[in-house]
Amino acid sequence: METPALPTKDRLIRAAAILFRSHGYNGVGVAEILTEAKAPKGSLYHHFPNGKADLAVAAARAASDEMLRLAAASFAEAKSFNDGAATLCHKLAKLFDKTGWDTCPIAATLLPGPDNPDFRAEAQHIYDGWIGEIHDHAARLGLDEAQAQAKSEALFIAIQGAWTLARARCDSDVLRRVPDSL
Amino acid sequence: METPALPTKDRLIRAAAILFRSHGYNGVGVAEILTEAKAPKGSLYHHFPNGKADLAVAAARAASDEMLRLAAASFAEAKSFNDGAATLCHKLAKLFDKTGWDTCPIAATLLPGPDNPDFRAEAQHIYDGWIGEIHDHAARLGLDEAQAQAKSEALFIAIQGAWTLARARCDSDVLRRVPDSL
DNA sequence: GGCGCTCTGGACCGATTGGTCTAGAGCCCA
DNA sequence: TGGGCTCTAGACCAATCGGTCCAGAGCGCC
Repeated sequence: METPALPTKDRLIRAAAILFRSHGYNGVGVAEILTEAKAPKGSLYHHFPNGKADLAVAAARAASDEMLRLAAASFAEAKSFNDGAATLCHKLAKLFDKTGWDTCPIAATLLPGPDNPDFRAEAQHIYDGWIGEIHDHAARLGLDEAQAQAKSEALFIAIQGAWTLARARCDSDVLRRVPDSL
Repeated sequence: METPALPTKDRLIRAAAILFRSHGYNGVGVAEILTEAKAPKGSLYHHFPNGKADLAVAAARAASDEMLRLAAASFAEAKSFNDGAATLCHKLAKLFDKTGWDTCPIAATLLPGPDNPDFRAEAQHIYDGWIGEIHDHAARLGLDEAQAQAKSEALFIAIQGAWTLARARCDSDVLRRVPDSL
């Protein structure tokens, strides 16, 4: 049913991203990923010599790209920062409902993983990329530098926190209400 | 070195709470917990018939109690809601630095675990307990009902989100700056 | 045709997983 | 002293873990 024509490497990344997002890095076995991606073990270790760890980083990057696209789309036609932020929160809430109440893909994939410092560095880099993206939109929409920095970080934090609470509650309402608290 | 006189059951809960908090439910094996707690397997399954899952719930509850005490202590002498919130954030930042940059113990212990609905329900119950605790302080400090509800949830969300970002950055600064964004 | 390459398929590995089971240590109370 | 508890101790289990390895399928190119 799923992506029959996608190349093996992409199928692996996609399957890994979905599974890691909902069960966490340690909650998913390579066998499960291979079954979902309909790929044999040899392919995994051909495309990702370091195995599961490499795959997790690739999956996190793919998830990050998707998130950046979502943010860009939300702010593209926004008249103000708050306007863009509201759109982003609603898009996220929809995604949250559709995917079955998963957590932030980065937090699930990279932070509970091995104490590998590369994982933490990658997670930090991705998060700062998100904040940077929002920051640029804020600046473009008229906020001064200090405001843009504070608002972009605050928005990220609110989304991240609301995501966790929404997951525990299995309810995206809290995500939708994020814009209200500015 | 660690808690030589504590009863076995408490040693197990304490060890589990620490390990789950930093590596997540799936990132810790029962063997590791037993080593840390200096207890044999028989004791674990005597005190917690359902094994790892029971232990995780107990560890999460213990962590929650500690958090509630922290919140109570922060708001006890507070002159205003914002005053209490600031104290709480600083206490959390200190704890965060001391424990080696772990995540929210509940999120780490219960949310990435098995799809067990009990886990989610327990996590939701604990989170709502935290928000309720903060809400009561807010009401006591003069906020009207709507304000108390909005502020307590917003504070929880900000702390939760900042916690995640702080972990990725290995830096508690963002946690300390939470009160600034009200 | 035949070489050389990328990629697939899966058997196989030792280590570790969570969990079961039983023997008995230690203690309380009659 | 001895029966009856609670709790400890760890051997043992099947299942699964992440990872290695190699045979060969398939294809492009000379």
